[in-house]
Amino acid sequence: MVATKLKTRKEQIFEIATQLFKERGFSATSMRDLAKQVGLEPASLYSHFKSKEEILSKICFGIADQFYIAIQPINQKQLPANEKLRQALEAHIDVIINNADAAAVFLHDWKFLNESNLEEFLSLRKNYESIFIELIRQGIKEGIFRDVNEKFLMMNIFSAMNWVYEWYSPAGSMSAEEIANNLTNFILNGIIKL
Amino acid sequence: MVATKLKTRKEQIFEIATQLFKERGFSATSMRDLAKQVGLEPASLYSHFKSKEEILSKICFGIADQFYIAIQPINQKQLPANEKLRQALEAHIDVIINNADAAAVFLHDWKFLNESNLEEFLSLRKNYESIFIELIRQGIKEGIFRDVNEKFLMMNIFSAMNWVYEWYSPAGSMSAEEIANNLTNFILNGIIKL
DNA sequence: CCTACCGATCGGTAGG
DNA sequence: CCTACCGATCGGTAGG
Repeated sequence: MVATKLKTRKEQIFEIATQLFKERGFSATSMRDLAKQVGLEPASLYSHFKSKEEILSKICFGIADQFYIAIQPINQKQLPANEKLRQALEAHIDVIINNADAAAVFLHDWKFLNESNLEEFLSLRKNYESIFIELIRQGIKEGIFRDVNEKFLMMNIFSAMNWVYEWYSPAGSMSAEEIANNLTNFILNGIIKL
Repeated sequence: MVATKLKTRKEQIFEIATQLFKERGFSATSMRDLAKQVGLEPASLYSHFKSKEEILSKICFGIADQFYIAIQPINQKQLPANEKLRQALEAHIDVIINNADAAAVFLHDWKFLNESNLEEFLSLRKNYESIFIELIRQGIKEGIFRDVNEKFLMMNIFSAMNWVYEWYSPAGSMSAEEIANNLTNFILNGIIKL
């Protein structure tokens, strides 16, 4: 077990907000709901966050950052495309599993970001996806992957990965490692040329 | 092209509600938004639907019905498990593609159903999923599928299918048939024993 | 971090 | 299908 870290009030609010947004959705969660769960008066939340949307944006960009941090060292390695993709998939799944609530919010509620945050978010996402598209393209060129539209394959891959938070449970019968490993196999088998 | 069907006002409201729920989410869509898009006063909506939740439940159970109607004849055939599963996957994907908006609402907003509807919904879903689990179990027994936890495989399969509505577009470069066919291959390759 | 409060908007109803 | 309206709740601010 990891040593329990003392949490600031701000961190407490952030964590509980993440849970509530995941469970009920961003727009169905009120600042009053959140305040009640934290044990504060609603107005007190605004000493820590300037708006409900600010909490959402911290969640979304926090996950985006983690995805980037996880993939960069992998992408710089000298490896065949399928091995690189395997590592990239495992890294992506790890981020989701280790931040299940935040990942769910990232995936479903980004559309409630305000205009400028939304723009940045979509740009980051497109950039991240293009890393995977490039890996797929290389794999096809090397004759390892099936020759299917690479954007289609990229979407398939993310589809398969992005629901992990729905059914991963620390108490479940499969460990995080097993899940990452099995799911990566599932995906790679799906695109490898037979 | 199919002959354009004359739509009742009720059908118009239903269709526009489905679009709005898909775009903005159920709880972020107000009856006033809906009325405006339809071209009515908000109160007039209540001549056609007794509540906002009733519209949601019609969307969710409508899609549930279609999934059941599509799978029943397939499930009764005498076929090897992998062929049966192939047909089941294609049928499921067809329903999603042909009802992209409603399918998105079904997948994301079912949690806003009221208590008794929610109970029925979850029961139907569990039942439907168990058909797939049984097919997978048979495939494993016949030695066709990889011997992995069948619930895990079922979740993988639905994960891979249930985002189709996100990126399927009638104007896109792949037809509905191509998508259903390719995605089914992707999934089957993922679970077939190599 | 709280009390007190704002204007806006919500789902829905009465009555025609 | 509309006018008129209800009580409840929303995100957020002023001021301490």
